[in-house]
Amino acid sequence: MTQAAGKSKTQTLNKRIFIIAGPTAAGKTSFAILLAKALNTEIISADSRQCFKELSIGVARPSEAELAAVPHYFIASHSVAEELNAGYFEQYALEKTAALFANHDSVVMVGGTGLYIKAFCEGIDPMPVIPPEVRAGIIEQYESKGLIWLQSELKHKDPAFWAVAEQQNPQRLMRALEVFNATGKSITVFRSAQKKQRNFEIIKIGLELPMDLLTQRINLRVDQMMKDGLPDEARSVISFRNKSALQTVGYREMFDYIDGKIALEEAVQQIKLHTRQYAKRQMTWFKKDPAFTWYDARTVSVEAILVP
RNA sequence: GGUGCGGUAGCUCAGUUGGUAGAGCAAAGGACUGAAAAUCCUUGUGUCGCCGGUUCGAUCCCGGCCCACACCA
Repeated sequence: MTQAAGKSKTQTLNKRIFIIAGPTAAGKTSFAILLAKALNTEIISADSRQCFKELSIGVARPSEAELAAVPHYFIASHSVAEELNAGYFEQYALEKTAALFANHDSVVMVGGTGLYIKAFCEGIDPMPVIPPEVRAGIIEQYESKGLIWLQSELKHKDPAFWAVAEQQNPQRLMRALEVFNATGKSITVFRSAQKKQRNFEIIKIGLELPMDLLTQRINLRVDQMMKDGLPDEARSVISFRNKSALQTVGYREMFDYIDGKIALEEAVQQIKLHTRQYAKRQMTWFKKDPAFTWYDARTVSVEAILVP
């Protein structure tokens, strides 16, 4: 293992990772399991919400049977109390991949979080660690002083970033400001946008469905989540509602319902709507990447992918 | 039957002291290197309920009618 770097190029290139991506509710989970079984390998999830052990129903975590059929990683592996991100995922998935390649020629990655998949495939620039109190202070000031304050801070402190910034996007502005406040340097100096080379082959597979069908599947799935007890699951994590893990379709609407802001039926309708909008954003992201080969989720087969 | 309040974008509504109208949400498209199931950007011609009247000009004023809601009978 430790001598892996010394092995020949052809040897390392024999290792392959199949990435199954696409919009939520398209059927990625079950197909990934079929593929992993055919390849006699295991699965790394690339889903920024299914990784939380406290979230199951609302994030459509694979069933116990599915998880038992093939070992999964990054599923129910972390706590909502943690703040994870794409950089963390890159590191985590790379380590898991390396470990699995010791015993397998192929690995399957499946998930709908485009940024995580990108970080894994291309790398994401190392960024300085920001002390939590710096971030907390910025969020607090933004909440009390508003966007205008954030904008003027950056305009003055980090004009290089400001010139290329999404100037109306508070999340991006706060990130840039926290980097500046913590390091005294512009976030732009940390961003190289250099794609990293990986010593394994990446095969990107997109699963898609016609939008009307996808909408039907989303609606059915949300109805099933309600039957499975989503309101209770939301109640069980409501104390973490300020964590980014809980900035999630299905939970925010349930919190509004629990708060008495909206009726249950309205919450359900909103979850369906917001999930549809999320699926649309996922399609926009993945379709932009020309490396994906797209398959109709109704007709894909393991054979179609393994013997093209 | 009477009184009141309404009828404006797919929905909820704002507005025009008379010069043919705009927000939020939805929809469509897009961006996105540490919150990414997040966040942000772009796109708004609609017989301004119907029919008349006044006016150079009405969605806005006047009259009638239709519809909805509330209250009184």
